[in-house]
Amino acid sequence: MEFTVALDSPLSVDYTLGSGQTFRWKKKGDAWYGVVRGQVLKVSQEGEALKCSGSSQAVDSGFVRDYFRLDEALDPVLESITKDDQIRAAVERFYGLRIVRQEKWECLASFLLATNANIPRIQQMVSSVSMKFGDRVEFEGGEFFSFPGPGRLAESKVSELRTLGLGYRAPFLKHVAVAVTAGGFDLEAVAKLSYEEARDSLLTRLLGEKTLLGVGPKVADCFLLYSCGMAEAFPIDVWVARALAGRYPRLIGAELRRRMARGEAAKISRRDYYETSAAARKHFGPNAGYAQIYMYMHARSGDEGSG
DNA sequence: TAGCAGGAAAATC
DNA sequence: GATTTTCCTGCT
Repeated sequence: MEFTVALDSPLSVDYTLGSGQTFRWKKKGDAWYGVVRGQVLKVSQEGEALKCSGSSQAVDSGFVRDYFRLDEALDPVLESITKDDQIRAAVERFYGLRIVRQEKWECLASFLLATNANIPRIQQMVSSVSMKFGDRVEFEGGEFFSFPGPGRLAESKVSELRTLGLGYRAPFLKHVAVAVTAGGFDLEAVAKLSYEEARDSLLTRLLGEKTLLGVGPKVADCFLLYSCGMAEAFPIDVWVARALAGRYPRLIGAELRRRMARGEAAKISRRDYYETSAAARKHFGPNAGYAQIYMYMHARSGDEGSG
């Protein structure tokens, strides 16, 4: 059943679903197909309206509005981060890009898999895991697969995960799946903490002898920003680091700035990461995460600029 | 705390 | 076709 969602706040589906915050959407013609909460969702944008359909009754306008956070006005958020001409250019160029409300477990697992990989590869890994362990969902005569719950992956064998091309990430995924399933690490509870408490919990809480393996500050920030609604989280990947180095040298720690100025690869130490992301949160404010994703898109789109 | 390995695929040369 | 890079983290 097809239905229409009228937009009362700006949204660009293309920018949003093409921004690298999710890994499960594909565009065919002018329609995007994705799997959200175990259901297939098809969306195509026609100006101020979204034409939608889904694989079950559960997919309705409330479902779509929730996923795209249409209950939150975008303009005030963008105004709040537009502190200078650099970010203004990115905001104008990708106006309508929103941060969606991802499922927590899928988001954490996806960004755990994202280390040392590019977007096509991440999409492939997430897709392989879904095809192997997720549930099959039919839609428009095609087959889709849900992202498997942590319980399903907790019962998997690391060797099985390795056959999916996950490499060294395989044991990390299994470890975190076990922690979330039976190890007492409650993602819903973490989402209710303050940003600092939540990040601290993700990075330092011991589960037996270890913390969550494969979850460092970058993965934690992505999880908190993209699935927990913590808009102040400011994940720093290589693209954002480069953009900051070129346009916001003041926000980068002196030593990192020196290394990057020498043209060395953007190897960000944990200390660099904390310093820089704290400075970025201070500069851009409580919606710094939006600044981050606009900056990321701008940098990846090849318009680096010289600042 | 700095340096390095890690697995594989995409970009780039 | 070979090399470098890739939305990083864990271990020593």
